[in-house]
Amino acid sequence: MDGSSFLDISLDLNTNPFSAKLPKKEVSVLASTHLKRKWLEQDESASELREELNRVNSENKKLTEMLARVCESYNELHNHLEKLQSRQSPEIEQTDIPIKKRKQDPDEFLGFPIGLSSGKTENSSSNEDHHHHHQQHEQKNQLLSCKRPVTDSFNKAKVSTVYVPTETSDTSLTVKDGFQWRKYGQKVTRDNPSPRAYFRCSFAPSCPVKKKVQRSAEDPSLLVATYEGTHNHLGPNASEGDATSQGGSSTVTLDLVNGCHRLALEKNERDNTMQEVLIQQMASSLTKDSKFTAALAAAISGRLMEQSRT
DNA sequence: CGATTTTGACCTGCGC
DNA sequence: GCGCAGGTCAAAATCG
Repeated sequence: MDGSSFLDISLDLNTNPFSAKLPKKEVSVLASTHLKRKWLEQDESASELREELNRVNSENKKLTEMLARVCESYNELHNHLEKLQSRQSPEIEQTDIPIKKRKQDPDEFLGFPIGLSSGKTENSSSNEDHHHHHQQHEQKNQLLSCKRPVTDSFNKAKVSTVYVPTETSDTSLTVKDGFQWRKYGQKVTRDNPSPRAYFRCSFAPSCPVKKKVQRSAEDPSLLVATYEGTHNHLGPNASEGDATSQGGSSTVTLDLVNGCHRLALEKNERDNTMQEVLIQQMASSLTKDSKFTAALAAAISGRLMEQSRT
C-alpha cells in the first residue's frame, strides 16, 4: 500500500483563514481625530494578526514537511518489510486466509509479520525442530484458536493483530483504539507469564467484534492486541448513522488508529496485519505529539467550517 | 445503583 | 477416554 494514498499530505491546514479578508489600506478621508485613532488601533491589531498568521503559516509548512517525511519513511519501511517477507517465506504468498482451527498448519499462518514467532532459532535436530514447531504452533493458536461452535459468519471474521508500545509497568492491558470494550475474561496462558485479557465490543451482542490483549512474551514493552471481526457500527465518538455525515459538528476527534484500521481491513489478511502494525506505530507516535494533533484538529475543523460555509 | 471488572468454574476442541 | 489449554460464563466485587 502506498502510504500517501491514505494520508493526504497536501492537507491545507487552513491556519490562515483571514488572509483574504484583511482590509486593504484604502485611505479614506476621516473627518474626526477620533476616527483616526480608531483606525490606527485597528491597523496595529491587523499587523499583529498578520505576524501571528505568518508564524502559524511557517509552522504549517514545517508540519507538512514532517508529515511528508513520515510518509516517506513509512513507504521505505513497508517496501523493506515486503522484500524481507518475500525472501523468507515465499510459500506464504500462495496461501489463502487461514481458517481458525487448531490443526492449521503453522506455516500457513500469516498474521505475524514481526517478532512473535521468530524469537527462537531454527535447529536441525528433528526432535527440537518438532518442539520448535510445536511452540510456534501453540503461540499462534494462542491468538487464533476459537473453540466455540462457530457460525459461518464468525468463521469468516477478520483477524488482525496490532502491536502497541506501552510502559512495562502498565499492567492494565488496555489498548486505546477509539472503541469501547468490555472485559469478559482474563487468563494466564502457558507460554507467556503475563495474562491475556478478553474484551468484547460494548455494542455487543449487535457488534460481534472481540479482542484479546496480552503483553508480548518476547518484548514486554509491546502489547499484542488481536481483533476478531469487524465493527458494524461507528466508533463511540462518531455521529450515529452515516459515517460520512459531518453534521456541522465543530468537535473533531482524532481517531487515526480507527480510521487506518478500517482502511487496512479492506486488504487481504497478511497485508492487513502488516499494515496495521506499521500504521499503529505511526499513529501512536503521531498522536503523542500534541502539536501535531492540535494542528491536525485545527486543519480538519477549518475544512469542516469551510465546507459548511460553501 | 447501574456499569464494569475480577476471577474461579465450566465448556470445548485437540492430541495422545 | 483422559488430560491439557484456550475461551467463555456468571456471581461477586468494585467503581463512578
